[in-house]
Amino acid sequence: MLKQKKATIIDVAKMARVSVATVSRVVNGNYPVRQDTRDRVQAAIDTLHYVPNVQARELNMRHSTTIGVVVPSFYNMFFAEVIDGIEETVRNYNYSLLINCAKNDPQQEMDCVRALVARNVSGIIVVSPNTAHIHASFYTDVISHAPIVFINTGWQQLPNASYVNNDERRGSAEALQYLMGLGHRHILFVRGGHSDSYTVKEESYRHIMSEKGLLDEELIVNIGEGNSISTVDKTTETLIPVIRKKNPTAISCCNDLMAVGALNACKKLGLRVPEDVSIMGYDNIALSRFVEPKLTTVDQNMLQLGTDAVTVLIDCIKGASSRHITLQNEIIERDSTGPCKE
Amino acid sequence: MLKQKKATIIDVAKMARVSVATVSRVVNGNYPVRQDTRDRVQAAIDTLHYVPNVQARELNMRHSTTIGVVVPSFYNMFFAEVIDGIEETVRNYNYSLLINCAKNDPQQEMDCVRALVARNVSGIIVVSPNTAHIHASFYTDVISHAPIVFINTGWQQLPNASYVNNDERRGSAEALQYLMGLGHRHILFVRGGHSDSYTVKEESYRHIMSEKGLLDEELIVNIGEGNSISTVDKTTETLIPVIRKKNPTAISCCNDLMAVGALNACKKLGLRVPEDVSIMGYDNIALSRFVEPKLTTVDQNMLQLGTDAVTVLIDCIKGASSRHITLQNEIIERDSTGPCKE
DNA sequence: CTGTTAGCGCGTTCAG
DNA sequence: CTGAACGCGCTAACAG
Repeated sequence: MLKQKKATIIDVAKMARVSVATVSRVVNGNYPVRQDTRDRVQAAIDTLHYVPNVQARELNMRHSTTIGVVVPSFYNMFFAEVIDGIEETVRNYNYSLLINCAKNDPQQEMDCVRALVARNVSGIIVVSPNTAHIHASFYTDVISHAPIVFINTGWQQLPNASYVNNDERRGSAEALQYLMGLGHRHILFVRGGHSDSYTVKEESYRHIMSEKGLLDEELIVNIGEGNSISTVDKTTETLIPVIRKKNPTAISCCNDLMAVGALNACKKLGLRVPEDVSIMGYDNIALSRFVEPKLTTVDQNMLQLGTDAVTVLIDCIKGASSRHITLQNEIIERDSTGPCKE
Repeated sequence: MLKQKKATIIDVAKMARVSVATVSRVVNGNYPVRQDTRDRVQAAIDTLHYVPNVQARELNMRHSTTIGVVVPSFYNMFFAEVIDGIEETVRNYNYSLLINCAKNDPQQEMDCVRALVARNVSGIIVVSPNTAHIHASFYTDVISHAPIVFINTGWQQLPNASYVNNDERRGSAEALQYLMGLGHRHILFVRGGHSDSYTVKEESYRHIMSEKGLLDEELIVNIGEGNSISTVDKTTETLIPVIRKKNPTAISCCNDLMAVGALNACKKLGLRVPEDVSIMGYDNIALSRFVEPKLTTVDQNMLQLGTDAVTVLIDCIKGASSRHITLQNEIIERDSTGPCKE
């Protein structure tokens, strides 16, 4: 580690025989500088390998150029795809990206956000937050420090916060109606533990099913943590006895991980998909196309979720007021669903 | 956005009727402060919602407490799992995590690293770098600015750089020998485009196959980008004609994405796995357990890759000299491989 | 135990 | 077009 101490603007100024102000000007290109002095400065910069000190600049400018993101987990490709959209857009705006993982834990979610605030990020994006388990005052306080946009929240609407949501209430309703259109009546609903989005979907399911007098509490199953590395296997395990007992003709899942779990459960029980039971996912992550049969699912357009969130956030950073965007979800018909044979 | 301007250490000092130094001391808890003045300061901090300015602190301390990570893609869970290990460890050390995605592009990989250096990160981790397509002088220059650790590089050994690698040469050799032990001789080798690791594995394959007089150039197929969202489908497409023509009894793949692609190709061709053809993956990402049959694969212990990298990096940041860690890969026997019937 | 003060590296007035 | 000087918010001597 022959770590050469970094050249500062002063070193460059000395070598180029100009003032620091001039160096600053050529670095930022925001004021006129005569060509030959500019060349001299540039030469000094090159030979010194000068790199401006971001901390100093940001301290001076009273704002940072990094935005912070909190995701609940890395184990669902859903988040990977959202992050992908975020990362690309953030880079295009010349901001940097600070990432924290809340590990599906409300407490840690707050810690992550606090760390971001302490870092002086110029904006924050929280993906699938746990607002149900976090006191609203926490986020209203955060909002007074930095603009914030929530991706895929449930119902909560904090003043001055931005939201980029999928219309999951409608999307899940359409998914259910799609199954019903296929003739299914005995439909299992599979949800996970902590996340607003599961609750929204469950409400939607309850509403429709009870409207048709089809509601049966035993048809609603919570498989616990919905975004962990073991979600698929856990779902398989949990569902096997339920399927055996209730004999559903279709299974509607809150995300694709659970749907793959359901798929594997059916295989273990010797049930054919979609001949014996139809399975519906949600998200349309890559995995839904990798399994056999490929999953019918509801597309959440993850990439756009990410890019829209960043766009809105940067606008807010520049002074715009908060905004709400709602994307429509579209059913992607593939091979895991079919007509009810009963 | 009624963005209240943030309280500074001076505001707190005034309100608590003490000097800024005292405030600093209670914030950092590094020097004795009398209990009652400490309480007064804490009260002021609370009512003012004071949050220390990281830029100022870091400028003063002449170092940042963030580390930067560059990954080639988000579309292979391999990276998600490595990042997971990194994120958790980084947080435990009270550092923050800056993430950049190189999109499998050497040029962009360099841009990402440069951005990190400009941000003054205290250390850099590059996952699966493209050293084959990047001039060594680029990274040697970076190393003079910040300690760096490479995860899963191929052969290159830059002075003063740290490496956390899997012994992929040996792992892939063992995988091949495992297949041979099952009686297979006619083994397809599937690799991707740009990545040192594919090349290492190909060398290993060539070495063993030619040793036994089994080498056939047509048995080596490059499916292009190996970590993109379309890797699975691309592999399926590419492999179908090859399998039809060469009739391999086993397929050894450079990663699990490709293995799933191979699996789907076999299904489309009406070949049973593992009865008609055995398939071997590499990585042991979650996906390998989601598909049916579950993939036999080689575990790369992604989580440990991440945690080890951070541990080494933080040591280097604290002044230790560079280190090389090599993890052994273990074959995970599952259901996609079986004895050769021919 | 506590206060005073000198920078950290940079952008930005304000004079020339 | 260029330079001198100030201050961003904080930590670390140093002096009490």
